[in-house]
Amino acid sequence: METLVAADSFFNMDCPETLSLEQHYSQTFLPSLGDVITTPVTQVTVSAEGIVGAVGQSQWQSLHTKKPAAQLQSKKRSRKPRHRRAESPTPDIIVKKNKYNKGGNTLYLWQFLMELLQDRQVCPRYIKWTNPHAGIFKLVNSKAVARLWGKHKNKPDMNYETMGRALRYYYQRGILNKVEGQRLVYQFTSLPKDMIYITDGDGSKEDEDDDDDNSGNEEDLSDETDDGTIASSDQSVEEEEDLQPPQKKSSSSIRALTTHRTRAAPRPLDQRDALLRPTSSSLIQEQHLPIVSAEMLRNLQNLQKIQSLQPTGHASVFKTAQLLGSLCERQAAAAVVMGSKGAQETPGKRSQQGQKSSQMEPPQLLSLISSDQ
DNA sequence: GATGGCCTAATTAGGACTTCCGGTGT
DNA sequence: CACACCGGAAGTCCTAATTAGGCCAT
Repeated sequence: METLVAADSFFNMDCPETLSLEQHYSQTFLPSLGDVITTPVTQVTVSAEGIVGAVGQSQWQSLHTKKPAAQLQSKKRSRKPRHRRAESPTPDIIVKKNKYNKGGNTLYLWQFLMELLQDRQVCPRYIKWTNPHAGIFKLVNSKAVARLWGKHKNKPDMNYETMGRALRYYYQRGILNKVEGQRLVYQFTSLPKDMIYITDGDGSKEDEDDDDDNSGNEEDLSDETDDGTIASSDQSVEEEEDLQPPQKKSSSSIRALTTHRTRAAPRPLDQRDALLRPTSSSLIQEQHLPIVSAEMLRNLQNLQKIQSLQPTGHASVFKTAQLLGSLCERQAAAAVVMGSKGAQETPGKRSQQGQKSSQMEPPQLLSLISSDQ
């Protein structure tokens, strides 16, 4: 009532000092226009904790230690001491364990770039490593990368100018460095040790400094796309969102560096994609857990309840239940096999299979999910 | 009626950009 | 001239933490 009365009196008064009054009332009684109109939209997403998250310091290697992460001193508003919100999980920060991507769909720009660098559809087409050992990469098609980023952030006006500003903020935070004298070339200060490197060519060339072949690459891009324009990058955006199996690029090869994870034989593409997309497009989030809550998830982990579910009515829940049931069974079977082989596990670790699925190691869980599709 | 626990919506603080800009270098 | 690049400043968006208030049981 106070607000209404104040608003009413404000809008009806004929005061020569309207400005000061407006300021006064806007600060004391009147909500802002945005407050009135804006309807809070709550998106409930269920993420399997730990699947994405377990990125501890040990899984990162620093590529560049000359600059400590500058502390971004903030800000004017201070009221009372509160717990600080978790910052972007930069590789140098220790306390970031299990904070990776906390909060659902948040994907930071540097994470986005890392994903692109592990995505055959865009690497080396639009972004590529120029020196994977040093974490140096190049935005081969800066406009396309910016548009992909804008698409991800739902910012249709995103361009390289804007994205570049965000990249430059990473200098201060010690996440990125600029490679002097080379346009569109940046360097990650740290990389996850399980990074997968997609390089163009046969692998004999990627370590060379091929930054001068920009025009050549652009022409190659034009050859590979419909018309070599940004429109073709849009097509790529759609392809990426559809998560279709990546088109095989004959000139591409994937290899792990000797200093990083080694892999005897490359994983199947779909499985690798499951591992490489642990964030917003994570398979378990988008395809298997569309509407269930965490509480429901816990309940569903009881196999009796899972088996008693019927597909009618709640198809997606039923699907999730089936998935969880399958996971539990597979894990139980695996435990039996491991046990028979004298596995290294401590006794009783797998004693409660029905309640363990949520604690499964991320790669294991994801690979099971992937193969379950 | 007082109390405490639970739940939910609103508020607040702060991180991560986004937008704009003026400027420099290639 | 176009483009990449730089960094300041202000704004937006989103999320986590906190607070306030309602409901219910005891």
